[in-house]
Amino acid sequence: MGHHSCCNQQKVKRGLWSPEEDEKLVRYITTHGYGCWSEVPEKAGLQRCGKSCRLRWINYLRPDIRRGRFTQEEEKLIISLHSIVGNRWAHIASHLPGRTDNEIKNYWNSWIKKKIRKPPPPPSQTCSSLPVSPAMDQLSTPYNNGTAGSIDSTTTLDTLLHHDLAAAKPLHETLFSSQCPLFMFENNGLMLDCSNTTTCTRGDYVIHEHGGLNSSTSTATTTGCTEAWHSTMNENHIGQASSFGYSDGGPMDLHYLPPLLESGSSTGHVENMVAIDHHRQVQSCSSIEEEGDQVGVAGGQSLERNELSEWVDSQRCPSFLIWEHVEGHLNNHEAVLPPVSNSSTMEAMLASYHSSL
DNA sequence: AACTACACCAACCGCCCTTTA
DNA sequence: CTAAAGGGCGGTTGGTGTAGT
Repeated sequence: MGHHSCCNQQKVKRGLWSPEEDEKLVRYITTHGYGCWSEVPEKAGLQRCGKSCRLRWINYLRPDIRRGRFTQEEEKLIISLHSIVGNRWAHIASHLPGRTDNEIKNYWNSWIKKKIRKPPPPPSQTCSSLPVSPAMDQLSTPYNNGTAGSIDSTTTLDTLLHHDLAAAKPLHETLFSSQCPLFMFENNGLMLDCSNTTTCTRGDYVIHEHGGLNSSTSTATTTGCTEAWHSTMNENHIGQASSFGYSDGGPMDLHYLPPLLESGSSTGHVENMVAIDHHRQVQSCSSIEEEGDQVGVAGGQSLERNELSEWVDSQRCPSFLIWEHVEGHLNNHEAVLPPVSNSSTMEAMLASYHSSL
C-alpha cells in the first residue's frame, strides 16, 4: 500500500537530491517531457522512483516556481482560500501561480506553530472543569486539521453534543473559543459572523440565505446545532464555505481559523452566526430567541454595506476579511483569481471550487 | 566558541482517486 | 465489471540553518 511498483526497487536512492540529479532530471524533462513518471528515472538515468522525480520537479525544479517570502497579498489569499477549502493545499496552490502546495503547506504549518505557541487564553475560555483527554486536547488546537483520524468524531463529539450537553459545553467553548474568528464577508452574499457574546450559546446560528446560493432560512440551536449547521450547509451546497461546523471528515471543521489570525484583540466570540442578506443587511441571530438582548454586530439594526465595512474596520481584527478587499488587493496580481461577475464574488469562487472539488 | 532550541523546508509515506487493461 | 498501476494529495518526518544562551 502506498508504494508504487517503481518505488519497490531496491536501487532507488532516497534523501536530498544532488545537483547532478537535478540536472539530469531537468535535462530529461525539458527535452522529453515527463509523460509517465515511472519511466522518467530510468530514461533520465536516475536512481530514484518516479514519484520522487515527480515531487522534485513539481516542488523544486519546475521553471515557473516562484521562491521567496510570501507577499501580504498571497498571505491574505491563502487565509481566505483556506477558510473555504481547508487543508486542500493543491487547490490553494492553484490560485497562487508559482507556489506549490508543499510550500503553502509548510508556510501554513510553521505559521500555526508560531501561533499555537502563544500563551493560551484565560481559563474562563478553556475547558478548565473537565479533564482534558488527548482527543480534547487535540481539538483545542483548531489547526491540527483533522487528520481527523486521530479523533473519533462519533465517540467524542457526538457523545458530548448529544449525550452530555453539560459536558459538551466546555468542548464547545474549546472548539469555538477563539477571541477572533475568521470572518469572510462578501459584497452581497452570505456573511458568517460570530460576534455576539452572551445571548446565544456557542453553536447557535441562524443562517439566512438569499439569492444566488439558495433561498432558505435555517435555524439551529444548541442541541444538535453542529449537525444542523452542517446539514444546512450541505443542503445549500455551501459546505465548503463554512468557516466552522464539523465535517464528515472529522470532528470539526478546521477551516475555522481563529487564533491563527488573532492579534490580541478580544473582539467577539464565536457564538452567533449572522447572515447578511442580499439587501446587505445584518441581522443578529440573537433576535430569534432573545430579542432586544442583542450585542455585537448589528444590535438588531441593519447595516448597509459601507457601515459593515466600517464596523469591520472598527473591530481591528485581521480575521475579518471582506472578499472584495482581498480581490482588490489582487487586482495588482491578475490571474490569481478567476474573473467573476459583479453579482457575487463569493458565489463565483464557490462555484469554481465546487466544480473542481 | 560551543551548545541548545527553534524554524524552515525538502522529501518521504500512506492513502485515495482515476485511468487502463 | 474488476483489479492493478499510476498520479495526486495531505500529513509527517528529518536534515539543515540560524538565533539565543
